[in-house]
Amino acid sequence: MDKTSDTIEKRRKKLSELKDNDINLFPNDFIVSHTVKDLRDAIEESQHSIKEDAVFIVAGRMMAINRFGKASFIRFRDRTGQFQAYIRKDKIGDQAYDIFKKLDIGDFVGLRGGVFKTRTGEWTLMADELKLITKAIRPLPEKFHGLKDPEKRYRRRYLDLIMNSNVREIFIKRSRIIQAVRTFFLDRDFLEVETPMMQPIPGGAEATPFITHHNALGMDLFLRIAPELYLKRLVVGGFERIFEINRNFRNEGISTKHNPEFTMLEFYQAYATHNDLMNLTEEMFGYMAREVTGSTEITYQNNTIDLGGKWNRMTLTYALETIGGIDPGLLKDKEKLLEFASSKSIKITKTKYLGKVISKLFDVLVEPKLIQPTFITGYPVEISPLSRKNEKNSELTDRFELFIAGHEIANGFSEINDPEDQKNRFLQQVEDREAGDEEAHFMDEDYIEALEYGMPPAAGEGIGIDRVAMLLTDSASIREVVLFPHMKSKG
RNA sequence: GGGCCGUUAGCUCAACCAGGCAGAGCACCUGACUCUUAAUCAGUAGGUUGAAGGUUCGAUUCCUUCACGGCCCA
Repeated sequence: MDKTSDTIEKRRKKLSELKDNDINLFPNDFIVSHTVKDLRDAIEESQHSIKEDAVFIVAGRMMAINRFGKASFIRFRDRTGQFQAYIRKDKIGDQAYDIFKKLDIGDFVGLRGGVFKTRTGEWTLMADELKLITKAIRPLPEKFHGLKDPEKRYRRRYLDLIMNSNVREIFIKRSRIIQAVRTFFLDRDFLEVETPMMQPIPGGAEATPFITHHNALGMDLFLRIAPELYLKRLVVGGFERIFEINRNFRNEGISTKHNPEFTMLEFYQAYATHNDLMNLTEEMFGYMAREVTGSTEITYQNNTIDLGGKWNRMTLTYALETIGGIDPGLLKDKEKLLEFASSKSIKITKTKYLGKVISKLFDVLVEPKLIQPTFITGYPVEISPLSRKNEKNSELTDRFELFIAGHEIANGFSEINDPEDQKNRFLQQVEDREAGDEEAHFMDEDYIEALEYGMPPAAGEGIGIDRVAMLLTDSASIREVVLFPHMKSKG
């Protein structure tokens, strides 16, 4: 039995009393004719002249009960909203009222009746029939303070959703964000596709994968860290505009910005460049923000952020000089940069690449300061193993990252379609891995083979949907926008 | 991985600093009440104080270890 509790024991006793009187505690034959929203709309349409003899059949969870002996007010809620009902013994009958007296906050009831206006002016359902639809055994959290403890909110998200309307709003907005993304791409002739979650070679990103095992094939597989290499195979296959919205899995720490599984939007467009994608991204965010919040100006953690129009674009080195405050003379010299870093007590893992040092300094000195949407371009080739080299400067790539509110939101680039170039980049990564870089990319011969059949020039981009959801719901932690964030099991 | 903070009734929180019968509101239970809306009134009940150990005559309180969580840093 449950270690709790008096309250639950009393509920169970009440349940068995109802059962003894042949009351079905969990019937499934109640037919609903209207939602709360339908009710409100009907009142509105009648211009508030609706009568008590109209008939609505509604159902929902009772969120509050005010009992007055032979009559009671209840508030009940369905998916469209909350409404009040008036339950009178002389209307629903002695027997039904006796059952009603045994019901609790949290139970589901079905109600039939017309509507009237109370003395205080609130439209209210006058029930002529009340039926128990589902009995709750456990009591809901307290009605005024709700459920606050973050651990309880995440572990029992259903209670969080019942009690906290702002939490419901967040997940409704999250759904709308994804809906807006779909509409945006479908309107532009993109095809939505799904590629493997389980991959024999985890590719497309620098990250540690989760390993799983397929029994029948007798082989280990990796949960994908990115869909990238499969999506580009589809570009080879002739799908010139594609997008995928799906989960990626990365076996790394959990923080306010990281959940081990997270939702990624990736899209690819043939005959486009990274510049085209920056333009497209501006359009998309403007559209999303308007669809979800009604405006392109949003507030995030007390910052006003304007997602409309054109955004700042600057190179990585320019950002490091002007925002990071690094002397331009240092940026070509790894040793001097490392000295500079340690003088600022920024720890950098040992690396042979100047690009990695620059990237780390950027993360610490620049990223948190990029509040308004900003595209950073000109990423070094050694930290961009899938990006096309710049035609004029082969040290750099045609790549950008997008930062908003101090978060990395997107990463995009013109794609490598020269199989030899790609192969050499992979070989370099393999060398790095052998030298101890556990996050370096693996060689993917099968992908090289696909490129050898010819991939049209293309550009692709990934956008972290959870980060976007945080932004548009003003959430400080990724756990606030993931329905069931990962938690450790309790002892 | 490190630092700080938290874990007490179904829920939200007191009591801890300075050790001495563990408390309140809501929810629950009993009773009254046919226009309430954080309803009201009267009464009752509800606790392995996250776990284990230590100090003490006595530990929710002090100490140690562990578990889980939050924030910050890496």
